[in-house]
Amino acid sequence: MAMSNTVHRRRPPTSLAVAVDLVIFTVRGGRLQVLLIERGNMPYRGETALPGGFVRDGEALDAAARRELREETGVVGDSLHLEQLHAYGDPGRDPRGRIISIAYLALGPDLPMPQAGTDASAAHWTPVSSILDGQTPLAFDHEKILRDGLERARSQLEHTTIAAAFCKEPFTIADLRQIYEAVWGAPLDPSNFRRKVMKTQGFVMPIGERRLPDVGRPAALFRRGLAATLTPPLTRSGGMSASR
Amino acid sequence: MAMSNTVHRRRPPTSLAVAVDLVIFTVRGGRLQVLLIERGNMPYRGETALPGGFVRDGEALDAAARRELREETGVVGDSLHLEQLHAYGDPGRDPRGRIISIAYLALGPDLPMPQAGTDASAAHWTPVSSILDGQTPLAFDHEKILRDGLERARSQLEHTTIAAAFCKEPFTIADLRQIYEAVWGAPLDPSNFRRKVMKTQGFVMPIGERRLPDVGRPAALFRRGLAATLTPPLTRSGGMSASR
DNA sequence: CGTGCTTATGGTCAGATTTACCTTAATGAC
DNA sequence: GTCATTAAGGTAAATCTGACCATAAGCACG
Repeated sequence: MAMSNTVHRRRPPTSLAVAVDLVIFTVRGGRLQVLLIERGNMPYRGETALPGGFVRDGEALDAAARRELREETGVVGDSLHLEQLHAYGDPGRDPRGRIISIAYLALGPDLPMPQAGTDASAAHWTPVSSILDGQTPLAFDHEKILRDGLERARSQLEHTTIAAAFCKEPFTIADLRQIYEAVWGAPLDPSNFRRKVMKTQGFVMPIGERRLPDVGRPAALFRRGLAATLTPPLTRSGGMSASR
Repeated sequence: MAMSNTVHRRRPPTSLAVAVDLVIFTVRGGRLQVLLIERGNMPYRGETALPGGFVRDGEALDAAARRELREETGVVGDSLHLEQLHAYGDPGRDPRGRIISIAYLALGPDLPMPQAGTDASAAHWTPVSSILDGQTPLAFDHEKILRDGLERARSQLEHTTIAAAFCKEPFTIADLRQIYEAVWGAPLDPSNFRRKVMKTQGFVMPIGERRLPDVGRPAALFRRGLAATLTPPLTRSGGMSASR
């Protein structure tokens, strides 16, 4: 960390803190939802925000994110996909002072959501669409963070197998397709989708059983495969969308 | 920023600082190179590291990155592509205390490199390969940061038009291809590469002139186009590689 | 039992794209 | 003028995609 030779100062001054904020997505009822909380403390008390909190002394960033995730959702360890999204550090983004927030993106299947031992008042799932169209304003710069997280998730679906992280195992091809449809916000052709998924080695692994639905033919069940990346990618822009 | 109800503390304690580190890539002589400095201060004094420095009071992260970029390379403003890469915050990554570093990735054409008014001792270009094979050890966790930056750059070449950011305007299709070859570390088929670039609307714009090379047929000259993303992507994995 | 409804799964076919080449063009060196 | 060299453009086979159609396998009726 080289410093400028103009000796302004050796350390940043005043109140400085590092926090993590979480964009936790899941798909329920065919819609993409995000976990939001009602803030119990100032500032923005009573308003809606992303879950998060300060990084503790001696705690790694990833560990802080995983801890907050556990505190907010009761989900332990590695059952959720968790990745760093972006760092937000504009001065003035938090009235308490200079707070640098490292945002994380978490993806998981429909969660039990025990509003576990946190004081974060009510945590609840909210459709992402209701934030995008301005019905649900968010505190701080959290709407920007959410939009960045959404764009990351949409992009990741094209190039990686994380869509399977949204699915409770075992799952059907239709379950997986509904993830894409919910996150991308557009219907896909079931037949073409299945072909691309099946042809990608290691995306899903058949377990040899079927699930009886309420109505319709039983569907084969799968588990997540070992592959992490999709080559070729599953493009949202060019085609693949359903016509019916 | 919800806090845990167990009232450990309202603010992180002890020495905490936020820094930016820069992974600045260019291509010279057909090889991918990164800008490194010899550290003039403790810790790791005299060792090789990525350029960077502390974020100042009231300074946005992007602004800090751009300032450091200017201080290290003398490059002003927007002539370089600059994007946030990742935040690194493991406790113990810096012996001075808890230092969170926001890494940025910068890409640019072969730079003038006036070792402008910085005390950062000698800044110099180093082939990325010499770090990857362990010939040039880096201070802190900078080798990890560099590897992450390299992977980001390689991936960005597939999906975006940033390869053009490596080229001094005007440039030829062959110039552009050499960027891909240097960053991906593999030769490409000139004919197929040209076809994909030309077919992607807004990747490059012909300026109607030609450049006379030392040897061979003159090549048409281009400027950067308006498009930012490549659809379809230019895949490194599947095909496109040269056979000769 | 048979008909109809629904969803899963698999197939088809025209068109686009990709890959691995080959051919021609334009220049300087000799 | 011939040769070496690089740019630029073309081509045929293989592959992939997009838009469908057809069949399969269950359930709910009557």
